[in-house]
Amino acid sequence: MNSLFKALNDETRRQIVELLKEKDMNAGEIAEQFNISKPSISHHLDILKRADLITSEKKGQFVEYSLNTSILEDLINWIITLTK
Amino acid sequence: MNSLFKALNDETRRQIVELLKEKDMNAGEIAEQFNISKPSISHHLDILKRADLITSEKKGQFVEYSLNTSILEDLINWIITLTK
DNA sequence: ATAATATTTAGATATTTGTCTAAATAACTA
DNA sequence: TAGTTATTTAGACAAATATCTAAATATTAT
Repeated sequence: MNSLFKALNDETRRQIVELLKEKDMNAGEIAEQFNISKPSISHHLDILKRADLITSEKKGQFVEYSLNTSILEDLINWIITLTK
Repeated sequence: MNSLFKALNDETRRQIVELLKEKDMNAGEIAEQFNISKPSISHHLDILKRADLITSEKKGQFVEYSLNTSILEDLINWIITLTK
């Protein structure tokens, strides 16, 4: 739960997650959406990946990233237990 | 949304929230539950309060804290939109 | 009024974090 | 094979954060 909250505690990373909700994207395409260097985006992707929020698959010279929504169920459950 | 994620991105603060789920508590009672100084707990309470996750009410020389679950709906909604 | 208790504020410090540039690795192309 | 493109790794640095102690504020009790 710690890595999940940590991953989501950054506006850039939340935006990446929202982008990947729409469609899978490779690292370069993701980086294009931000005024942040590619190494920084790569670092954000690493944090999201460690939190299991995204997965990556090498496709030739590209690395395609996808959103993993299943981990979000844990988060929703944690929150819901607070509300009742 | 930023302050909400920030507030929840700390194990101690998440535990405070879980404590307040069970019952309202004053600052001293909350602090007793942790091996952390009272000023530090006071600081955590301030962050939770700024995020609107808790409310406080002065009762004599004590300050009683309560969980505010309504703000969690925003969070749940944000997460759910990602899953569909 | 004075002392005791509860809480917060102020200021300091070590750690974590987000960012950058430069270099390394990997894969395609001519 | 050499050059180009895509991505990550390494190392540095400034800003943010969690923690502490000491002091300030507020309330109750003697």
